[in-house]
This record gives sequence, C-alpha cells and structure tokens, in this order.
Amino acid sequence: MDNTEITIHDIAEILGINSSTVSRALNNSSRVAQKTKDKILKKATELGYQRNHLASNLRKRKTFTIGVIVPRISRHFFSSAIAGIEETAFKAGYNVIICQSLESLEREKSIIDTLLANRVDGVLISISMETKNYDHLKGLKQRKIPFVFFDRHCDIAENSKVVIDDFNAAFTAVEHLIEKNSTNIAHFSGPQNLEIYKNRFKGYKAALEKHKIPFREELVVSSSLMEKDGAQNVQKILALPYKIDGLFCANDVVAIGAIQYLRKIKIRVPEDIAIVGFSNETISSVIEPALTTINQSGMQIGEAATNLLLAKISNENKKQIHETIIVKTNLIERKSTLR
Amino acid sequence: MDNTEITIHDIAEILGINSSTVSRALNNSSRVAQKTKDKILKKATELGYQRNHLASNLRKRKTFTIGVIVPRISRHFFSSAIAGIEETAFKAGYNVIICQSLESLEREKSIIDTLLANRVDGVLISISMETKNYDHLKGLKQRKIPFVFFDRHCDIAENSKVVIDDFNAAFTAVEHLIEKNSTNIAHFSGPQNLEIYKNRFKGYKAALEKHKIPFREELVVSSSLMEKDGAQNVQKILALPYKIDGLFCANDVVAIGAIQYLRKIKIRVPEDIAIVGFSNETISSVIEPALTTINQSGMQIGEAATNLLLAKISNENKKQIHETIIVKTNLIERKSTLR
DNA sequence: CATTAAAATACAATCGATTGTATTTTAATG
DNA sequence: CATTAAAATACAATCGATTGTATTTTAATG
Repeated sequence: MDNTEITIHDIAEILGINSSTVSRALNNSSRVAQKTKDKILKKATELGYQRNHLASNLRKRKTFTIGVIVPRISRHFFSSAIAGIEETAFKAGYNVIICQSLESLEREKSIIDTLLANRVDGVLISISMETKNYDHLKGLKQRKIPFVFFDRHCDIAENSKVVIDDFNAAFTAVEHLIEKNSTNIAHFSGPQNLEIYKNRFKGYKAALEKHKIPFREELVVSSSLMEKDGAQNVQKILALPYKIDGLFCANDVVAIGAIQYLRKIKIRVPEDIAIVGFSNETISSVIEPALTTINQSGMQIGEAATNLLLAKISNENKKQIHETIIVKTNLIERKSTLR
Repeated sequence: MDNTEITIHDIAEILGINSSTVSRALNNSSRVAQKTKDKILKKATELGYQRNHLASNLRKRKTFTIGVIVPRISRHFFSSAIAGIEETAFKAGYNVIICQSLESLEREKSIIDTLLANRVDGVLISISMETKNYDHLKGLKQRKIPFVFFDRHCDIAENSKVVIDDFNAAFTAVEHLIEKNSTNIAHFSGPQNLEIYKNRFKGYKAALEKHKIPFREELVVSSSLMEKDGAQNVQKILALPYKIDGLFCANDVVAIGAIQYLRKIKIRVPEDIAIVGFSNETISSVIEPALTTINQSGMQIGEAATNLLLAKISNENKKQIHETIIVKTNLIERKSTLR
C-alpha cells in the first residue's frame, strides 16, 4: 500500500515522541527545544512529509481560499487582474476560486452562494453590468466575510475598493481630444448603475466645462459597450446635426467597434474623428489606427485588491478597515488622435 | 456569538437523533427512512445549514480541487480554456487552482510541488515552451494523481490529452495559401520540443509536398512566437534569395507582429504576401488586414479536458484510461489571404 | 403472539492536524 | 542536594463530517 500518506503521527511514533510536539515543531513553535525540532524536521524531510491542509484548515477554521468574481475571464483587463490576484494570493498561501458572472446578476447571486458554501475567507468582486441591487452582497456582510471591490465597485456604505480615478482619467482623455482641436466631442458611455461609468461621464462633462464647450445630452450614448454597440452608437451620433470630430469611449472594445464601422463607411480616424478609448486592451495597440487610450494595469489592481483583502482577513473581527486604494493610470497617445 | 456554524451535531441534538443519521440523511442515503429524511432536511434548511467541505473532504480523503497549469492566463486562448475548465469543474463540484508557468520550466516545477502539497485530485496542464524534460511530471504519476494535457502536450507514454489535429489544421492552412497562388511559402515555427509546433511544421511540409512545391529549410524560422519575433523573422526571410509570397505562422501573435512590420516597410498584405495565422485570437479579426487563421475553441478544449480528467479521477485506481480527444478546428478566411 | 429478517438508527472510531492544560524534565539558586 | 521556576513534552479534546459495526425498531410470517 503506497497510499499511506505520512502524518505527524507517523513521525511521532518513529521518533518516540508525541504528535503534538511534532506539530509544534513543524510550525516552529517556541515551545519545542531546538534539538527536538532538528530531529523532527530531518525525519519529516526524510519521509517526504507534507502537511495536510484540509486537516489543518479544518482545525484552524479557515480555508485559506479567496473567491474572485469577474464579469468575464477572457476580457484582457480581467485576466491581467486575475494574474495579479493569483500571484499575490499564492505567495500568501491562499488559493483562489475564480468565477465569472458573464454580466448576469442571477449568476452573480448564485456564485456568492457557492462561495459561501465553500467557506471562502474573503471575496474579490468586480460587479456585473446588471447589478443594481446589492442585497446579495449583504449576505457576505452578515456572515462577516470580508470583501473588496476592484474596478467595478458599487456605492454602498463601509466598503473597501481598489479602483482607478475614473473621473480624472476621463478628464485627461477628453482634454487630450480638445487639445487635438476637437470641439464636438461625443461620449460612448456604459451602464449608469456602475460607478466607473458614472465617473467617466462626469470627467467628460467636467473637461468640456473647463474648456467652455457646451455639453449636449444627445452626444452621450449609453450601451453595454460591446463591439457591436460601437457601430450602432456611431450611427446614432452621425445622425445628429453636429459635425462630430472627437469621441471619448468608456472602454476600448466599443471604441474598436466604432473604428471598424467608421472605416467601413469611409470616415477617417483621426482626421475626421479623433478617438480615445479606455483600458488599454491588447487589441488597441494593434488596430489600425492604433487607439489612444487610458492605460490601467489590471495586474497592479489585482495585486492591490488582494493585499487589501488579505489585510482585512488577518484583521479578524477587530475594527474593520474601509479603505479605497486608487491605482494610477496614464494616457497612451497613439495614432487615433494623432493630428 | 454568531460565529457558531450550524453542524450536523446541532441538528441531531435538536431533533434528538444521532449525527450519523443526520449525515446519511443529508447525503440521501437509503439507510435513512424517508420520514426522518424529511424532518432532517426541513430543520437543516430552517437553520441554514451548509455542509463543511473541509471536514467532509478530510474524511473522504479527497479535496475536490483540480490544478490547472497554463503558460499565461492573459493569452486569449488560455483564458477561454480556463473559462471552459472552471465552468465544467464547478458543475461537478470541483474547485480549480489556476497557475501560470510564464513559459518557465522552473516555475512549472514549483507549481507542481505546490499543487501536490495542496493535494489536488487531478491536474490539467499545457506545458511551457521551456519544458523539454518531463521528470517533474513523473512525480504526478508516482503519486497516482491523474493529469491531462491540453493544447501543448508532450510525448510521454500512457498520457491523456485533449488536442487539436495540428498536422491537418496546418495542412489546410498551407493548402489555402497555395490555392491563393502562393508558391514561396515561409513558415514561422515554434519551439520544436513542443509537439504542437512539430506537427504544424509537418503539416506545412506535407502540403508543400502534395502540391509539388520544393521544401526549403531556410524558409522555416523558429522562435518563441512573440510579437517582436514577427518583425525579426520577417527580416530573416526577406533577406533570402526567394520572393516570399505566402507565410504560414504557428500562432496569431507572431503573425500580427509580422503584419505590423510589413506594413511599416510598405510590403502589402495580402497582395505581396498572404498570411495565415493559428489560434484565432481576438486581435486577429481586428487587425488591418484581418488575419486568416485556424480557429480553435479554447472553451471547448477546456471543457473536454476537464471532463476527461474528472473521468480519470472518478475511475480511481482501477484500469487507467489513456485517451486522446481531438477537438475540431476550422479555417477562418479573412483579408490577409484575400486575393 | 412468538420468531425472524429487514429496515432504521445509534455507537464509536476515524480523517490529520491543532491547542489548552497537565505533567515531566531541566536548569538555576541558595 | 533540596527547592523552585522555567522549559519541554505529553495528554486529551477538538475541528465537522463520514462510515463500519452494533443495536434497536419495524414488518412479515406461520
């Protein structure tokens, strides 16, 4: 039988000492003499002992697992964030359960139930576009499971989040369009229940205001920011009685949809319309013309969110931390605004 | 104290029955009378009981966790595969630990150690470009932990894998170039220690042979297929005394690097050189000209690999399954070969 | 209604590690 | 060398569920 896993009891028996001492030795407790520790460690290595985390975690009443909820794993921003999360969590000895809501509130709810059933120690969440009601998050609060929003947060009391300064990033983006001599600037916005899109919209408005450009309701088109929305939105703004010469998109995907449609109908970018996106997806540097965009590091946001969550977890039930970390962004100028 | 988790013992005590009966009832054992089951289930729901998986798994000597090793999470093909894996595993009650080797053998080794320490029930792996030695995989075999390769497999005895028919896909791609009147067809190949790149190379060669086009060693350039390699490889083949008019790339990323460099030096695609990639990354439909490529569904491969692994896991130590599943691919014709 | 088999339930050990308390050993001190 | 405190180790309960075996209850039968 080679399925006999080596346990602390095996080591204890072989060395003729008690398993509690073995356990303490392997945890480097000060209650065990150095000489004994050495003896135990040597034997443990010799036998190829590996602690059984299930047993250990059961006793410690912790799972060393965090749940991550993202709208879609394959979106580049999120897969970078996940890379950062995995990396940081792994180093701290935590495992990560990754789930995708696919922009559905229903799925988001059921994912939270599953994560609770799995007794995760904490949750990182970037909410779906459908999420307007936050009751399912209250379940986490009740059970005192710490959670941290990243990127797509929501406006509830006493939350922790890792975000970017959407207002300022949008402000910079729009100001850049103005510097490039755009005067009729449209905005493709996202669902207004999400704070990030609200703030990007506010930044757009503020930049216009600063430069004394009148704000026109009709130039703002909301959608779920998919590629297909790009074409539809372009049709809408071109139908308006203004000569649009600048476009600020709330994400890159919709901007790319717009660029492709504009190319089809022979409107030149950037000559006729200069475009700025948001997120710096991989595609954006490749498309022709390359897209000027706001660069936000998913990796960095993932890392920061994980560190914040781990801090909350180890903080136990003492005073709760409610912190907002703002990760820096920068404007990457490319061909789509080069004029 | 609200941190008191409801256990089967609580339910047992309240109902005045033994906890073993509660356990059996919750597992719908035939050894418990229906009447008792009903009573127990009702009380469990009422108290909001949720089974503690740690305890359950400890007793069952299973973790219900599978480990996944990919070169890079943010690569679109892999994030799609992961989406498929997560989905399938989740449905079967398994959790997934995702790790990225970042194309480093060293990291791949240490990841396998960590997964072993975490007592995963099985492993899905797509090996790194550096992996030429398979000793670290033998560790999995010794411990009888089932594993399944997907996409990037390796040629060891008695393995299971979910792959595509790289030979035929490459054959189709090259034949397509030939149909488009290419006669001097170059190939950007990947590390030859990986079966997939070996087979794509073989497919390239076979298509040439079928159409009586002489094979020339110099037209094959191996690299690690990054975007920057695209430019370098193009320089190499342009320096040759042949008028290259077709290019088959072993992945999309290097093809895109090539397209961008060709655009820069004013060589027209597809007029001067027609190009076919491999994988159908998101970028490929967006780049100008859009890239003709082999479409392989990461999602589908991930699902198939997970199902195969779960079958191996539940198969226990009985006769081992060694299966190879081949997922269908198709050629997507786009502008880069339109002539 | 006694006998017997089958069904239902209870008992107790177990998975492997951790941890509060009790006991033993060692070292320090006069 | 006896006394005492400190250090080291052993004992035993525990985390929450599962499971083989023993016991009790129920149903079937003559």
